[in-house]
Amino acid sequence: MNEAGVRGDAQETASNRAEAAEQLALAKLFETFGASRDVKKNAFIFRSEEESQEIYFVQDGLVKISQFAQEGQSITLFLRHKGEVFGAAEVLTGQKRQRYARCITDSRILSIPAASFIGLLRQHPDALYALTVANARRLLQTQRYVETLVSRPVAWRLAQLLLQLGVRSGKETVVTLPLSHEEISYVIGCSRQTVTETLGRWRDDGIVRYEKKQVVIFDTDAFEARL
Amino acid sequence: MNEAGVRGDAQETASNRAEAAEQLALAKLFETFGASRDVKKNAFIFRSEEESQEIYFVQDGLVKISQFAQEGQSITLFLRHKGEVFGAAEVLTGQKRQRYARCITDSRILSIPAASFIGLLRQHPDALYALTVANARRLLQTQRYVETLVSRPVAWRLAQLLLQLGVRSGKETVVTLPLSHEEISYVIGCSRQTVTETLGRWRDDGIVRYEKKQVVIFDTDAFEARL
DNA sequence: GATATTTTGTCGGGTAGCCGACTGTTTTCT
DNA sequence: AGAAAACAGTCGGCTACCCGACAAAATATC
Repeated sequence: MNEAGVRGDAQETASNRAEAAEQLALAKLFETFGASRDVKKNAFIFRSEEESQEIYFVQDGLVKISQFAQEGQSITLFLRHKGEVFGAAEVLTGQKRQRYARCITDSRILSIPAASFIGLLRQHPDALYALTVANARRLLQTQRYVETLVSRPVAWRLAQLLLQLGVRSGKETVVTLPLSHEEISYVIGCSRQTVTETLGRWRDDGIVRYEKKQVVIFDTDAFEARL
Repeated sequence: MNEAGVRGDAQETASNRAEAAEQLALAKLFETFGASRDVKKNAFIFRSEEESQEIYFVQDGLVKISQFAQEGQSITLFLRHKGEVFGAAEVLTGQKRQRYARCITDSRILSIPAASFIGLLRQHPDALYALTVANARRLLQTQRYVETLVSRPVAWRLAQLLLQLGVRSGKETVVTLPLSHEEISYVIGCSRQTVTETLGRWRDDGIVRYEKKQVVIFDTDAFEARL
């Protein structure tokens, strides 16, 4: 399983599976209603303030949902991997886009018109129920993320992100980062320099080795224990 | 309208009304299924780690939903006023309680057993839809709150809270705080001292006057403009 | 109405993380 | 392949905010 579970919303590995299952059921339905298209890296799927006319489903690739904050600063609320839905919240509430969605990598995106989406939910109470559960899960995740922002230091949040993104093999965990330090800083809520510096310190301390986009945690258990 | 909209989740005044309407529709249904009871100030309605066997509706009073963070520290995710539902997320996802709910003031709470709640949603697609929309709204609110935590200083967050809690009359805004400084610090994510000090500075600067639990913002427009 | 408990006010010291700046390295683009 | 852009590394100064600690005021308790 590749799309382990990167999300601004902290932990989750057990319930990822549950969410994936729920969304898979939805996906089947969506495919009959939507149109697929390829979207290039860095392209926007929707922008803040636009009308919310579609919802989306990641068929392949990686998408971030972010907000502009003060002065060009950005905050990434979560990442959406292959098999996940995004953009539904504003459609349901009938608001304009509050956030923007942008591709991290080249992606294949299925889009479903808002009317079809709502009609579909109205006609398939099971789909509606699945969506409600998925949203409840996301709400709890986001709330847990609030907790980490307030009470955990940057190093902890970064560690958590690496562990989620990484694939464990034996003692080691290998993380192939699709994100630059700057992107990471948006996800964990800090400055770019702090990401670079924290990673650098770990390397100097012999906890981690890395070059290019590949980070390897030497002793995963020890790493987790240190948190 | 008194229960304007205090929530850990930042702003919202326009869409509060919409949410209130949605929840009112739900409330009617709930009343036929649930049992009412009086709960004293500071009493817990549910605690972290408990099984999620009921959902709740605030008939009167004020309830906070919080999480324990590191070392006895607490974080209040949001406040629930008269007419609002809480505790549904964990019931929907079938998880244990992630957070705890505690009364800020003496309150009257309607509780609906999980099974009834889910059965009700299954039988009334309209109710399910209303809940989904309400949850989507809350998700967006919480995400906006994340943004403020990362990018706005404590003073801004405190100001925001006061404005939400307050009742405006002319230039002034009168805020009758049901919360101690410590409780406020949990809501806006900072230390108790910082709340006291910020409020004190505003008073010294002649922006605000207060005694006991009553805070008065002299010139609301100027106050908002300063943010 | 006296006592205990909670809340508020205030102070100083400590620090995590921000911010600007600049350099070198990678990646992208044509 | 070479130029331009994006990214990573590093440094020093700065400050918002935390954390104890303690006294005074307010509130709750009996």
